[in-house]
Amino acid sequence: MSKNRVDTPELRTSSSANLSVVLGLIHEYRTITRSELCQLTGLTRSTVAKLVSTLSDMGFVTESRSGQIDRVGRPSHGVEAADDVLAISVHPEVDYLEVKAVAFNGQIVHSRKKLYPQPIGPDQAVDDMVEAIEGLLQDLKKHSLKFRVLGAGVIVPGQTDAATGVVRQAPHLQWYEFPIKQKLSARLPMRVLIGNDASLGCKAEITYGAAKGSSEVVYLHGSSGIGGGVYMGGKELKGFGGYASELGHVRISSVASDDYSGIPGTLEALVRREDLEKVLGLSQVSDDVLETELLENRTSASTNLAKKQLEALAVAVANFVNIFNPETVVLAGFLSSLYRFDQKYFHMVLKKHALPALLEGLQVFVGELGSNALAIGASEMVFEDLIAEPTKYLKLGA
Amino acid sequence: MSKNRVDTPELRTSSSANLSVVLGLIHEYRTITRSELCQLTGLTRSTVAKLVSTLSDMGFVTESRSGQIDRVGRPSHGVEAADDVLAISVHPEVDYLEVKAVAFNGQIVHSRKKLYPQPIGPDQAVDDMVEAIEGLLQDLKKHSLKFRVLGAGVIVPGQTDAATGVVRQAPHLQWYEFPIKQKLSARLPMRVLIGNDASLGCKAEITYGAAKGSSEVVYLHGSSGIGGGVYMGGKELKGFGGYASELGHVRISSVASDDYSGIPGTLEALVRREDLEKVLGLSQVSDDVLETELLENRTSASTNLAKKQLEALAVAVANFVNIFNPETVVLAGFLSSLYRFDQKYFHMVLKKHALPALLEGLQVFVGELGSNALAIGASEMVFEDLIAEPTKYLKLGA
DNA sequence: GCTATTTGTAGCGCGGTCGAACAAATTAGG
DNA sequence: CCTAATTTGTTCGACCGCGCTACAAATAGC
Repeated sequence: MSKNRVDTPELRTSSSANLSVVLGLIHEYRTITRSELCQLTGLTRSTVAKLVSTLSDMGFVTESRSGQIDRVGRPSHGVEAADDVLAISVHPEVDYLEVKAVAFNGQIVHSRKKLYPQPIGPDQAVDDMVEAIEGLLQDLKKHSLKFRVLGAGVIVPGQTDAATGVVRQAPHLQWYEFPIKQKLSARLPMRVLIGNDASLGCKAEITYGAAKGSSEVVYLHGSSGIGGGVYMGGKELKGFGGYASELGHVRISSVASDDYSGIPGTLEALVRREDLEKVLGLSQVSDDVLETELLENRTSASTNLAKKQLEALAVAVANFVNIFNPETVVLAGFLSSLYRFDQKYFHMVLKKHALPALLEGLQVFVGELGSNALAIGASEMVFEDLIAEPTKYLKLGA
Repeated sequence: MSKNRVDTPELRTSSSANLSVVLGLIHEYRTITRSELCQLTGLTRSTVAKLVSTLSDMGFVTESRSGQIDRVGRPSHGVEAADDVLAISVHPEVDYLEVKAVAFNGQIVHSRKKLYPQPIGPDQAVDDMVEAIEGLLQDLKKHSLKFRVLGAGVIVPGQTDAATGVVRQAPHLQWYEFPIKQKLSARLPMRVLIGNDASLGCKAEITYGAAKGSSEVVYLHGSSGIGGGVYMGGKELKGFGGYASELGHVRISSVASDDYSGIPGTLEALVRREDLEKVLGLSQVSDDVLETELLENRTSASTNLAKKQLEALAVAVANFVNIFNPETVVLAGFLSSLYRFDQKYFHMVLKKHALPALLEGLQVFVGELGSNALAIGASEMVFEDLIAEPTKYLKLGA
């Protein structure tokens, strides 16, 4: 306890914080010139040159001789995020397991999917994850010349403790108190990080999607339940234990119907995908089919239900506006279909329940990233770790 | 636009971030030894010595020869936050204006209060503020030898845009779109900052009160309305326009009664101080009187109402728990009386509506700081600015 | 008084960044 | 096609915050 490092204050002594800033910008822009880096960071040309060459030596970025050549003057060198530095996204769901390899430049390189006729337990899921990732890497070795895997990001549809890597509860998977990070990292030659699915979806929409560049974002994803993700000041809202942003379980009504956690009158209890399916005469259909049916086969019964759900959604969003004053609200999953059903009505209800000053500048979007959103979010989790401490990942290769 | 500084990335080139860290710790602990600073920051003795002497030269801290002397070894020098570096808190309310001088070590040095028989407009309020502050400084000059005033923090009971310094709307004061920062700083030889009353109360409780040291805090203050403040990750939740944490306007019920902003079923519409006063046969009494009457003269009518309000409060808090996963919830103003009325019932309802994982480690407190809370919060606003950039305040004196 | 312990102090070195001077690569214009 | 203007890359020297080491100083325990 004598040589312990500080944790309370923000900063200590910087071993080049600017290296992280530059790496982060290169990752964000995917390709950028050195002079643009100078403008964005305020650093001098000499400093940027040194930092970029350091990152290039580390293998995280590549330099090309020509950037854009439309201006007078010597053209600036282009800098690109490496395409052979990979993160693996791991997505266990009720009826499948999907792993994807995502490059540092945002490209999805390769993927594998295994279908499950029936749900499986967490321990067997870990077996399958290891097998799938090893298979994925085998495939890559056949095709690609060289690559490095930095880590794996596991997408958990439930409450996760990211710090310890424990899945607290994932009701749909029927997993409870499962130390997945520990189990996985013991069997894989890479770092393992875990995150909540909605939070990762939010992260992805901020990085490459509908909320790109926004730093105050509320994200709602509807599938079997309703998950939420919040970013404030550019940072994820984590809370004390790391379980924050359970936006589906916010009570907005005094009606009696419960959500799957037994709480009455919540968003999740009032806005239910299966109720929509039922009124449309559907069962277990994809989001696309649901949206088409909802928008094109409007019956009085379906319209009634959709409007009722839309109103509840708008009231909930109004609450989040009053609470967070976000710049961007992103509706994903079947919530985007609901929103498309009657945007005007949504905004009317929203306007009625939110304070005027907090509605200023608010933008409501539907999720842009489809099936790749979660994979990008999961890879982002790994890459953010890389960006924060590039030196930590020096010795990793494959 | 060529020599513009960066604003998007977090850091650029540090002009001693550690100076801020050390100054912040000295302010937080009020008195601390150099060796403790070493342990807390991880910096070496030589570095701490240099930083402290820099701060001492600046006049923000003073060094004493003896710290604690209970251990073996050479005693470490004590470092204290200066008692002659001041911030002025300015608190305009419906029926009074109060200004207080708060020292960098947290002590309230002096105060002045002016009563208003009837509400006044913002322009006349500015006149009174200038007069009151000048009078306050005159008083101080008579008594004290020497002091420096860094800035004034204005406590606004309404929506504020801290960045531009505009009061967007303060319904109780009947002020709307008033650029108070601009008007005040034109007439005062000091920086002027403004903030929302509930957010400042929250800040104060974190600095010296019930939520001391906690970095995930939800604060609710009940007076005529219900205001909220949120700190996450040790930082204030600001939102896009700076209007976040309007927690009183969160809808939790589908009943029809409106709050003062015309939104039905909100916390503020359901938990009303004046309803409590009415059922107790009181009118315009102080918080203390209200609490005494509420707790000691329990009738069936008052119990019914209090329980109804308590339930609404608990549901709202449960929502905030699900949203924020806070470590600490602080109830202030008449909400603390309501909480004391039946804590068990509150926690029962809370438990029913919040997710189990998010309740782990949660602490619910009543506000500790009485009338000085807001003044401390306002001064803290100024001192945080000082701590972030100590060099900015070098040339200021009085 | 002597020792062990802890802290203050002074000097040196390292690393990250800036700044200035010069070279290089492009566009614009004749 | 050649020149001027412009913008960037490159190199080198300097500064500064910070760590490290050695030594002095101040305490408790014996």
